[in-house]
Amino acid sequence: MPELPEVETTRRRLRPLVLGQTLRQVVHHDPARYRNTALVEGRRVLEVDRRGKFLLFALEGGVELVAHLGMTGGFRLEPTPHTRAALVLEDRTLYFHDPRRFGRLLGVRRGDYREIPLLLRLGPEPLSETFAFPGFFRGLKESARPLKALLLDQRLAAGVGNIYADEALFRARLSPFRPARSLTEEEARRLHRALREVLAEAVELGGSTLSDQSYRQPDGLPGGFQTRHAVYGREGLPCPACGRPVERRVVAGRGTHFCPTCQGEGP
DNA sequence: AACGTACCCTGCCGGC
DNA sequence: TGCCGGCAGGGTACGT
Repeated sequence: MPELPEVETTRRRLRPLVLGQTLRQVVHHDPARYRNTALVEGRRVLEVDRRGKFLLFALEGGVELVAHLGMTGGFRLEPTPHTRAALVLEDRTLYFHDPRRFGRLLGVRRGDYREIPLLLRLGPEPLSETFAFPGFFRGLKESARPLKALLLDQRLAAGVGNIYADEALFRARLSPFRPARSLTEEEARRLHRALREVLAEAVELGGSTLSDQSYRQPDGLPGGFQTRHAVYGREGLPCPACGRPVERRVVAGRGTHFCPTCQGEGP
């Protein structure tokens, strides 16, 4: 599923292809999912940004196209059987592929995110300097929730989803069930570092393409980080550190993969 | 505040 | 072989 590394990879690939071009038209037949898109038509693309899992196309005239890829959304350079919308530019068209239709597009005036409350309450970008340890540690200390739930919440760090939460917890050797406030400063530092490392490595490798193939880079190439997964999607397979089987349990309503030996048992 | 549950949606999987 | 129920999970909404 598209999380920070997949959205960032998409941003990096799309940016040189769309910068300076006029977005002639946003074609779709689903005004409930793709809202207010007429606002951004006929304007040149000035920048492609990212906040958490949101992709932000800044256009001239002070408007912005906000895209969230949901679980299976992605921009492609060629149409697919699951193309749900198309961004028609001058020398190319971007196809919004989204089999399960959880993705959204929304035209807004620049920075006016009142219709996207999640975007307004996003925490710091984990790969930027704004992701400072003191604030992260304070956030952990304020919550009794399981670490997994807190990592998915987007307020402690923006853009972490199910894959990278599990991978970061494994790398930090912390149980997903641990109450956040029970972490020592040393443990919190491990988690802070693990998040940054896992996300940065995944961005370098173009994100994770799972066996369902739902995420692909815009040119159709798969990402490369899936082969580095230590626990995610590896239930029953040997932990790369100790060799004992990886377990899967539901935490915070999400499938959660961990090594009971290396990270500690559940509650 | 935070948890549980239902919902959105479709492809895929296992069971029969 | 083929049908079918259940599941996965980004997020939101609602009840407790």
